[in-house]
Amino acid sequence: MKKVTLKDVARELGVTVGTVSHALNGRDDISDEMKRRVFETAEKMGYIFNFTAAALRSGKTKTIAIIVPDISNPHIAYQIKLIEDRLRIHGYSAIILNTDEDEDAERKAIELAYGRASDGILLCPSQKSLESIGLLSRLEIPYLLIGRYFENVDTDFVCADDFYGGYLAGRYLIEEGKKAPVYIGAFDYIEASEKRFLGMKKAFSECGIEISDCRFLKTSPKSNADAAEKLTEFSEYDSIVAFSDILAFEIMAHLGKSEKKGITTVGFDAINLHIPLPIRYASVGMVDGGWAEAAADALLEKINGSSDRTRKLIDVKLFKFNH
Amino acid sequence: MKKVTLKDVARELGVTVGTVSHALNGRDDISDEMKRRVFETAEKMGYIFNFTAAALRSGKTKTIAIIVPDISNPHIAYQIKLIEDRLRIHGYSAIILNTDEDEDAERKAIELAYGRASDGILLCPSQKSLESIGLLSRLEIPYLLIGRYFENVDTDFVCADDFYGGYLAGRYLIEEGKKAPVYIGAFDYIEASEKRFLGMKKAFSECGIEISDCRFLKTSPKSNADAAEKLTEFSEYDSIVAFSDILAFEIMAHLGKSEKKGITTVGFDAINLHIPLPIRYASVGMVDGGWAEAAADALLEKINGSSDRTRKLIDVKLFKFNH
DNA sequence: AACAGTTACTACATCGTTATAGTAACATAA
DNA sequence: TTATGTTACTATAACGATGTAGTAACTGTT
Repeated sequence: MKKVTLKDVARELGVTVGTVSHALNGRDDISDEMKRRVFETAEKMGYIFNFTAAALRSGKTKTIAIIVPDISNPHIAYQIKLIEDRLRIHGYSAIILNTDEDEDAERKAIELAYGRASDGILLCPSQKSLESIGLLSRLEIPYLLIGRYFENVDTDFVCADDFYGGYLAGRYLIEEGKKAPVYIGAFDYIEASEKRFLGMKKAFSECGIEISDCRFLKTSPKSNADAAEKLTEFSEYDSIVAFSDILAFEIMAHLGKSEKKGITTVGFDAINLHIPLPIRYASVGMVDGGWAEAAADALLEKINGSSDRTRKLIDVKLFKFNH
Repeated sequence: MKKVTLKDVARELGVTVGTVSHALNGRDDISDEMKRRVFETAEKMGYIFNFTAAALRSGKTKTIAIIVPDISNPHIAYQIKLIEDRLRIHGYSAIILNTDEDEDAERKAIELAYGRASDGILLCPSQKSLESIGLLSRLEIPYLLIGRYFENVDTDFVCADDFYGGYLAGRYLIEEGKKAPVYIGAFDYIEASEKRFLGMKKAFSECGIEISDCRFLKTSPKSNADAAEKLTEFSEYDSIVAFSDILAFEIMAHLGKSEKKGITTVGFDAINLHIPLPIRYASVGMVDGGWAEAAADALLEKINGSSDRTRKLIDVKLFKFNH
């Protein structure tokens, strides 16, 4: 079937393309009768709007790009879903681009999003890459960081309150009577990871327990399980704080039977997988759907011309399982 | 910063836009020297390729659309990631569109993908909607169904071997000495669900045990947990086969402490979440990364003009946890 | 009757590429 | 020497929408 364009519809009706375009866009210098006929004929002929052409001409796409390091992370996938739902309400749709934590892929994703004329970008930055943010500012496209941010970089973001989250994790362990936690973070430098550790440290410090920095373990670039190896060589610990639920699960799975009794594990994200966990487990997660809605709303406001700063920390709480 | 276009680069170099375009596209009627100068100048001036314009003109986008019912399902999310990896190798990127199992959203997604001139579509159809397939055929855009298909509809697909998967689940339960399984499928009619049930039925039938259709339970549209409710009223069962891992987990979580001892549960998808499962659990999943690569390859072949039929069932096997 | 105002269109340049046809300059061959 | 290729470009018409300026046909006012 040949592609049906405005031109075809116009010819069929004996009017100009402009009239058809204006009618479909609901402009008020077109009579109701003509609008009715245009809609009817377009529908009948199987006309499908060509975004590409419209975007080229108008520079607007009603589409935003969501760039994430790992779409297969359930926490991220769920947030994306919520963002999409929110965007849909405002007549926008989303394209999702996966970077695999690769800086080069991230740059390409940004250029793709820009070249495809998405109206704005939500970027969950991979690791410590600041270059992307520089690129985004230079391109002068509305954007917002989601999920991760950089304390010392003047850029807008919506993110979980990592420091307070770490603090909550610490408070919880203290309530459980723990005195010797080990923190396991990602192999690369991630500010969120540092902040969570510092928050936890503060909670213990308030109770007179100083946590040494040597209790901050890192996974290896190769495998998260490697951190579990280090842990087994680490005799003095009664609790584990892991950077994410996924990491916590991997660590627990790896420790398996050799796990010492009485170890309490806390993770982050509070991913809801309805999974029957075998042990007592706690996770620090965001309240009310996390940053998804706030991110969508803030970006749409930027797109519509707002120049307000958005540097928002989403409140977190501790979720307990099997308690 | 003003948008840098081919025209700007051309003016800077004192050549025509055509020359710049051809140089960047590596056409061989441009001298190596000119190519070098073009690349250098484009880079220096911060030129970013405008997909929108190129797509409008050429009708090709080097982009394919992946339309899925639920991106927050880990199994789907993981397959998407694998597809993307595969596409990247061939210079394609993906846009992902979520339909929330809604037929209307699915139609819109298809029109968006078509109007945006994606070169092809991978559709994981939501429930029983055949309309979408009709639309796709009419649009004459290369496409492939992924993950779900319809026995009686002449359309290409790449999908898990559901019948054999169900058979494997049945064989496993028989080996475990089970005689009274209950199957739990999705509330709506899904052929994959029926096939899995039939496969299981056959395995038992081969051992002289006929499974009545009343052992095919369905979740309610509202909640998966409702199926668990029905289950508690169902006294005669020694094993559960659930349509998916997620469903199995929800059922198990809901049954919780009230769970009868000795119940064996089998699910589908074999999602790998590195989660320390509390019980013996088995899941039927695809081998070697599932349908992701096959789907990407088959679609790219179609895009490049192949008219081969692709109706491929991916081999499945049983994965055992805590055995 | 002449003028302004409104209504409902038409006409057309434009967005940034790509693709095709055209051409000038130079080399090669009979 | 003239025809024939080859090389490396130029020139220009698309692609399918949008948006602005222009206009013909009315209506209403004085």
